[in-house]
Amino acid sequence: MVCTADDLLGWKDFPKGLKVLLLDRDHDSAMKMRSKLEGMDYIVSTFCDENEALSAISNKSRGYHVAIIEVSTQNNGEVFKLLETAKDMPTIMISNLHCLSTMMKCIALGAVEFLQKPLSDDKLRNIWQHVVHKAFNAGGEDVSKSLKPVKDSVISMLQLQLEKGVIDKQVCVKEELRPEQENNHDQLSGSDKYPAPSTPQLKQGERSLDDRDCHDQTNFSAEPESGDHDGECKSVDTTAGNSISESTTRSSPPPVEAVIKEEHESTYGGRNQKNAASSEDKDHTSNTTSNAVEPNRVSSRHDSCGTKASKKKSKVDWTPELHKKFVQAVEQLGVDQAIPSRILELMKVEGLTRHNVASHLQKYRMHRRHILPKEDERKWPRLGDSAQRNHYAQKPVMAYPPYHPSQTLPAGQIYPAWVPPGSYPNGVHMWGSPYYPGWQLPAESWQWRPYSGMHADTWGCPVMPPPGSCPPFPRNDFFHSTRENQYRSNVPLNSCDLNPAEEVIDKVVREAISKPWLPLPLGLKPPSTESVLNELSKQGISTIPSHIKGSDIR
DNA sequence: GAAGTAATAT
DNA sequence: AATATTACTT
Repeated sequence: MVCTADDLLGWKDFPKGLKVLLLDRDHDSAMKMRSKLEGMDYIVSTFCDENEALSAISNKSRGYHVAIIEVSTQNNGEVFKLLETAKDMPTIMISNLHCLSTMMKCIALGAVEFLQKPLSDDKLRNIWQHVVHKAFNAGGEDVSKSLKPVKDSVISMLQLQLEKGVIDKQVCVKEELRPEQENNHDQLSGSDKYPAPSTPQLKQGERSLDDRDCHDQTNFSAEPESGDHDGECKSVDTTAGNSISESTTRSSPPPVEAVIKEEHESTYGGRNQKNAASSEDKDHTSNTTSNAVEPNRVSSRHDSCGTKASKKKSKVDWTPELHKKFVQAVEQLGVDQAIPSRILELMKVEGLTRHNVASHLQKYRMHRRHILPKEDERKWPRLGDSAQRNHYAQKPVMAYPPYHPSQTLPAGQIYPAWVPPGSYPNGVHMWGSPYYPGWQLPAESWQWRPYSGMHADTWGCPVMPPPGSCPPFPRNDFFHSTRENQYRSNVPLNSCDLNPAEEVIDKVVREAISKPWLPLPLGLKPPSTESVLNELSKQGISTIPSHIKGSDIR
């Protein structure tokens, strides 16, 4: 044990005095490195023979902090052995080889880095980083004895800074030294749980801090009724707080404010360590500084960073409420009449521009277009594919029933609970899974009637019962090929068939069959031409007049 | 110029 | 990933 507590106290210039074991068969390069390292105040023990180095390492009394080991074709066997012995110690491999498998093996055996010779001064100077890294990330308590003092000294350094109030950017070191919890690196070396820093890039003491993360939420507030709805450069409402309190006292439905937030760059903290072997020029210094603080809705509108920073483009946060308004407007207008400007009017949301709406509408439509055809495929599975049908029968798609006035739910209950994007663990979010699309539920479904005032488009917009509940209706495969057989024989499609709604279905289907000229009730799809032809041919009708053939069969 | 769409940028 | 922007067309 080399480093005592006393040593620690004297360890002022941290990297200074770190003990380096250097193994290089090439005597010249060994000497060069040695002198360089010594010029950097490292204490260097040089070896040209693996066995000597091995015994030096095994002899713990020497207490090396870091090793630099040269690998060549001649010595790699011994080197691997060395690596295993020196697991506790951060070991930097250097080599003239460009052999990927060797690199891989070294890294796998716990080497922190594999660098090509000759090493630059920077790389040499920064080898201490591996020591610190290892000291902090050795995976718990098994910090080797020689590294423990390093850890302690770093901790004390940091504490010192905190106490002195020297909380400047350098203190971020502490943050960055803390292992990120999500970072589960399956490095083969059991002890090296976290990626080692790469020496090259980091100059000592230099941390680039991303100061740009001043993400103030700007609440736009503009008169939607006044003149230009498109105002790209809306004036920023600095009285958002007031208007909120006002709005609560106002009697008429006040225009809602759109939460518009400023875009802040996302810095990727993710690291890939796949190419650890070729770590030569890896950048591990990527600043993970701008950990996006959760958006603060509550109008922190002052431009803390820059006067006209608010001029920056802002994004509309399509909160569930806002989206609901949007959907309501769309439904109210009718899908085919829903154009951005009208939607905008109906929404009465301050700060929202037509462009915002248009963009959202575009997405909305795309969503419908992409999702619904898939629904259709499910709805109209191929004949004889009963397994598939049963599968889908478990996930019925049915209109929100307009048939039970007593059951009319407030809109808030119709919508499945919405959790902000990102809150869903599995990535499901507002736009919904095909089965529980948050916004396929018409906001004003109570206005819908089965036969009148219904937009054709609504056919394609099936609605989901709240998750977990038994759907009011079985899947509507009624028109599918043998629909009548199914219907007559009353074969239950799923466990929810014994539903009080059954007689309603009964009625609806009967009407749909008997009055084919009427629009189909919500949730019922017209049969595909194919299935109709199929059914007809089953009934012995194989010749279809061409004028029918060509036209849409309803 | 509004609207729709697709591609692309942020 | 969500939203904005842009370019193009209708």
